[in-house]
Amino acid sequence: MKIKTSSQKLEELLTRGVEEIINKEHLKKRLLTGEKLRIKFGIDPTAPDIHLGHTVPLRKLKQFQELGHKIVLIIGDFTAQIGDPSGRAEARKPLSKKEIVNNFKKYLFQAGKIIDINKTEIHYNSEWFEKEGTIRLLELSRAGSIQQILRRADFQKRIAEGRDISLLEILYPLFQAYDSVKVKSDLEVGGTDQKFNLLMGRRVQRHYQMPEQDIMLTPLLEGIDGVRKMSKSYGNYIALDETPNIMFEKIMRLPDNLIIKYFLICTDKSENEIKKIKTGIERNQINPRDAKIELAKEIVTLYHGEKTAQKSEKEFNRIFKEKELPTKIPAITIKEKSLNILDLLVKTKLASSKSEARRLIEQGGVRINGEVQKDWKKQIEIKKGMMIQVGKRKFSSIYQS
RNA sequence: GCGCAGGUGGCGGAGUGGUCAAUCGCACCUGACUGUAAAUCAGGCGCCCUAGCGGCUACGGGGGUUCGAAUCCCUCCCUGCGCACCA
Repeated sequence: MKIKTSSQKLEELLTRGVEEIINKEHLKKRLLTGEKLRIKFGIDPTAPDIHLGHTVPLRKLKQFQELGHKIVLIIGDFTAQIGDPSGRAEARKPLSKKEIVNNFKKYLFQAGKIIDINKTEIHYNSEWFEKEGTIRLLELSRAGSIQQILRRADFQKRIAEGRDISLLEILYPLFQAYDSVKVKSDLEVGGTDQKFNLLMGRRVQRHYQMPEQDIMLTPLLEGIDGVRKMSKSYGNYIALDETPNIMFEKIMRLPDNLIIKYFLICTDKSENEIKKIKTGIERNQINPRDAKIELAKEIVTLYHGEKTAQKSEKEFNRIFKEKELPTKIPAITIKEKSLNILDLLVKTKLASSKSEARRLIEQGGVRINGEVQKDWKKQIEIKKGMMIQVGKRKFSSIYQS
């Protein structure tokens, strides 16, 4: 069956949320021939939690899948034991088979919100690496040269700093690239940080006398700090399995200048509409806050549904605009009839230690039933339904005393 | 194996015998401002209490010197660099 792609759709497919394509003209032609392409995407089995940054290439895959192309997911269980040198982690602990399978389950569950897993081809790369012998390794090693591999920016940096590069790390790009040979990849999708690895796929395919895959690089998404790329280790991420309200709130905390980028690569809003929002903000006709509300609604809708998104919006306005109490407040049971305010804050987990509780009070960050508390020596009578608030977003109520 | 340089708070990075719970920057928290943010400003950022020029725990692990150690000594562990053929 031939796959038809309209020229308009093609254009968006190849530009929106895309940083670079090699070789773009070639890919374009192939897409127009109507062939069903095999599109490779590698997954790191050590990090099963998906955040919005990970959704960028996944969403791209989805678009291809909807057109009828074949997505081939590769779980790099074998290569994970080596550790990708493009990460900052130095050495990685090898994961057990069980951990990898579990991680992958988790991954699929989340990725399933974006792509259709049933239509996806899945491989562990240990499938082939465990079988193939040392001879294969020697043969593969010939596909790359030291110079070629050392050109990598992060290797260059390490050389300049006089730090070690292990032989294993040198081999990593080759191993990873060999997957492209095994699955006969036509196109590989990945973040721009993977450029070198994906290019290596082309080289290794050539080595094995195969047509070279095209590669599509997706942009890296800045996290909620607005500066560094979204990453779990920076703590600036928005996870897919985040509760809708938290997700909404985190999106609202994005710096304004990221609104358009997020619209473009994290939502399905049409490019025309996004353009309108952009000019609206530039001409001060649209309050960035409202644009961001719109953005938050779009994204929350994608992962939690429209109704939930509307609820989250209401909740957000309630807390931050009207400065009212949230509808749902974690309730806790306290046995004591009266407690020192510091103990109360620790018991309700609103402060991690009494010292912290004291500081919060001294700085005017603690309210009980809406009243700012200034005295940290105060004895509080515990009453049912009592509302305790720390800062803008931490609440607790007394369920029973 | 030999030699050298290091291991300090979430991170980066000062401090080389007392006034160090440890300068500073980042991150983070609270308050003000606001349009949710950002920026800016103010404050905070080990724990405990009878709240004080208070106590306790902390500067890779262990031991020691000293009235007193992050700072000196010993030992162990770890990291990086150099040497290990000729120079």
